[in-house]
Amino acid sequence: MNRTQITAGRDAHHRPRGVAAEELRRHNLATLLERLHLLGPTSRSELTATMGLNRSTIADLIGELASLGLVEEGPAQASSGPGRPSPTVSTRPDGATVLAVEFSVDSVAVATVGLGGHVFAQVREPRPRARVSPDKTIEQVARLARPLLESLPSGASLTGIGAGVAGVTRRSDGFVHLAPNLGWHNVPVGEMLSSGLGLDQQVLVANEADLGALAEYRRGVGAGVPHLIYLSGEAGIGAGIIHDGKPMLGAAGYAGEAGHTLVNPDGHKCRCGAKGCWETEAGEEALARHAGIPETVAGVGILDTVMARAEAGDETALAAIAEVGRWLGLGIGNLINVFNPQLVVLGGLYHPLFHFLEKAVYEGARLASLEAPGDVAEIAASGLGLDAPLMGAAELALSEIIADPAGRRQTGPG
Amino acid sequence: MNRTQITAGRDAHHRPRGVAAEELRRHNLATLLERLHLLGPTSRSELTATMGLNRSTIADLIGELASLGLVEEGPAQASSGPGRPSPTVSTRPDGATVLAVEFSVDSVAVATVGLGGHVFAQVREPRPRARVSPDKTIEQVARLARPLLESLPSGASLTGIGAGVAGVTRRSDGFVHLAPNLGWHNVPVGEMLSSGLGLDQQVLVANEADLGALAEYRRGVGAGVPHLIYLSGEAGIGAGIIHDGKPMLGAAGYAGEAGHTLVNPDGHKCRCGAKGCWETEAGEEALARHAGIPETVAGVGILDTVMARAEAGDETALAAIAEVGRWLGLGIGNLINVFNPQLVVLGGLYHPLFHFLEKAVYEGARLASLEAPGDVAEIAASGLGLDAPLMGAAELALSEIIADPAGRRQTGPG
DNA sequence: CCCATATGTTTGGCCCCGCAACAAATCGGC
DNA sequence: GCCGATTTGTTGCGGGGCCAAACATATGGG
Repeated sequence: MNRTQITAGRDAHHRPRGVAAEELRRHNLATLLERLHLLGPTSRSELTATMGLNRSTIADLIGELASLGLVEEGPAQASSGPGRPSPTVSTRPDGATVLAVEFSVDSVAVATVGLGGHVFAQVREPRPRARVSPDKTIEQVARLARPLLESLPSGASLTGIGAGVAGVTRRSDGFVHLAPNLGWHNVPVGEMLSSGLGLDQQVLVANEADLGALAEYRRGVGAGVPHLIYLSGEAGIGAGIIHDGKPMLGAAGYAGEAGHTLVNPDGHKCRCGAKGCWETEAGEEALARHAGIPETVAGVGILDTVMARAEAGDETALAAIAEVGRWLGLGIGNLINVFNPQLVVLGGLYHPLFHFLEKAVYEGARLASLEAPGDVAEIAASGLGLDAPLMGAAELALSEIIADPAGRRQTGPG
Repeated sequence: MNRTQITAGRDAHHRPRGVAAEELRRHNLATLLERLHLLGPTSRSELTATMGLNRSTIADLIGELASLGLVEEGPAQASSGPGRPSPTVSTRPDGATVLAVEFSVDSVAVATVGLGGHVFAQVREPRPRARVSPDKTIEQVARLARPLLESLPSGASLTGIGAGVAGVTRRSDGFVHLAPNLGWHNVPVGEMLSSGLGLDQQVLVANEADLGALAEYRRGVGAGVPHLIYLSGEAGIGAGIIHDGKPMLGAAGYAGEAGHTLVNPDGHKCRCGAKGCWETEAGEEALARHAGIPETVAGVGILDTVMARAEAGDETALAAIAEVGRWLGLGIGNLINVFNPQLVVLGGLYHPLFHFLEKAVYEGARLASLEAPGDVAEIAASGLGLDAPLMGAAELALSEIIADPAGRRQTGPG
């Protein structure tokens, strides 16, 4: 109830400022580069048409991006009519390359990704669900990252580092407030990672579900769908929200902590202390419970066990998945009512289960939402699967250069 | 599951376009005018400092707004130091005036409001809860509006009309999809209102809760708080969401339909067909139920009856309010988890009840949210009370001129 | 009364974009 | 194979919009 604290950031702090001409140039460079990054190679004439700017302006913008080493022009595509052919403009993956890191519940992963979404290399390694200290985990990541960084093409410049963590994260400085499923509490992941890697760059740290949403919006099933929700089912449930093409983070970046929303006041006790949290009814634990897998064995193998039984036609397993799906759907229906998304993407745990879950999820969602959810929103399996958060971390790191291509003072490699 | 329909608006349609120089000017004019509109009279030097633009640019912008009749310069305030005094710039309410209309469950209201939030005049009239046809209601509104419009100062130009409806509304054309508590279904309120008023202008129609949120964000308890949720309790519950200073509307404008989110799978039957909807547990109906007021009598008098009893110290009434408050709090906790707002504003029904509700609401919210909600978000009574949606309708209509001050070709009155 | 200070005002210049004329590259028809 | 039509890259010019600096103006203090 500390009013002055909560309402800090009112008024002048938040109000938009005026904008000068240089800001306009930055905006246009960023918009152009973002298009190329997301939509791939495009002819100059097409860029002129879709960006709504003059030919000469587009030429000038491309020239600047090219001199920064971020894009290059190639031969025109097979011509489709009369007129002078228009050269194809493409992003250069080595013009801006980032390191992406993911701290997930059951694994850690590292990738080097360049502009345009080109993945140079990628590694994933299991991680014991038992509590492992942040230091040890960072060491593991650094060990994985080293060869990837060394094998980058000689011209490539590392412009950023992005990391996803299965926990509540403060974006401004990469401080992980709470990651129950990693056993971490108040860990400055950003700082630790940058020093652990021996790199002097700031690390952008974000929540795994938020990054999954970003990745699916940019390159997954939700490519270009401006209103979507990504649900990450690991040990718990997290939601990442894209609203009107932008990540919805909330006041402190904690938005989307949907796992502990109440869906069943008479439900099971959750480890958060409350009863009937969504993830208690629709999470991994519930799956184990309904499938009759003893909770003590709960851990890495639950999903594989249930999947194997379901594929073998085991009725109990199928019923367990359906029950989880129903509760999952109920929660999704609530989210649909509140966010009115076009698409709900199921990732993590739910990705492999999707085939078995789908029907029950739609049924559950129908119970909770005003209209048949199929009329309002589609529910789909993740397009990037396990790697969605990792790719999201890459996109997060790349966003910096895209937002201000000329920001770094550099005339490009060669 | 009509994929192509749902994902329409992908790609090029939604991607931002390039921006030319004139757009920059529009942006700066809009930013300046918005500041004045929200923060009131400000000295030129202060504008220069806070907008981050050059003195000469500010002077030029103010000159343009003045020649449009939207602002005027007055004498400097009592000087606070050496140096040449800086004139005070103020909005001119007669420079842009709008008509605001509210179609609420128990009343209709009309107001004339000018730039800067000046209310020229305002009327509210009860409306029987019994089903009244849209035509009759529009007639009622037109009858109320006529004298208000005639009594505007001679120079005032009516630049817009805004309307709030307690129902699901499509913004683009003011079509009311469903307003259960008005008994309306598929009503083109926008068109009907503009012809009913005999005015040729387009009417901006929006959901009541969305407008309440806008009003509280601009001029109420949430002034300048960029992340807030407004809860409108009338017959049902609706939520209006401001995220990062902008209304959050969802893909089709249906976001915030929180009344029918599921909070109690074993709860009471809701008129929507489902069981345990939030508004069934925390709405007006629940209040009547718990207070022992027969449902058949349910209607206009519930709130007054319960309030009177509570103020007299009636234990049953107080307990009923507390029970409603608890369920209200549970739902609020869910919203806090999902949106991470700084502030939750209680309007409509909950505004007069706030004093009696507050404690139970906090307790309920604590049950459902990860951390003590007081640490993350404040819960407060509406600052504008009953009139919040009406004022929101005015702000909505005024937003048009603010967003593009030079848009209408006019050199100003005199 | 004069100076320091802050701010309005004016002028010139720069950045960025659009426009129009010209050049280049391709297609199709003869 | 040449020539016109078509489309698009290129170049030079001009205008809109903002900034910086010099100058003018209004106030407070010694």
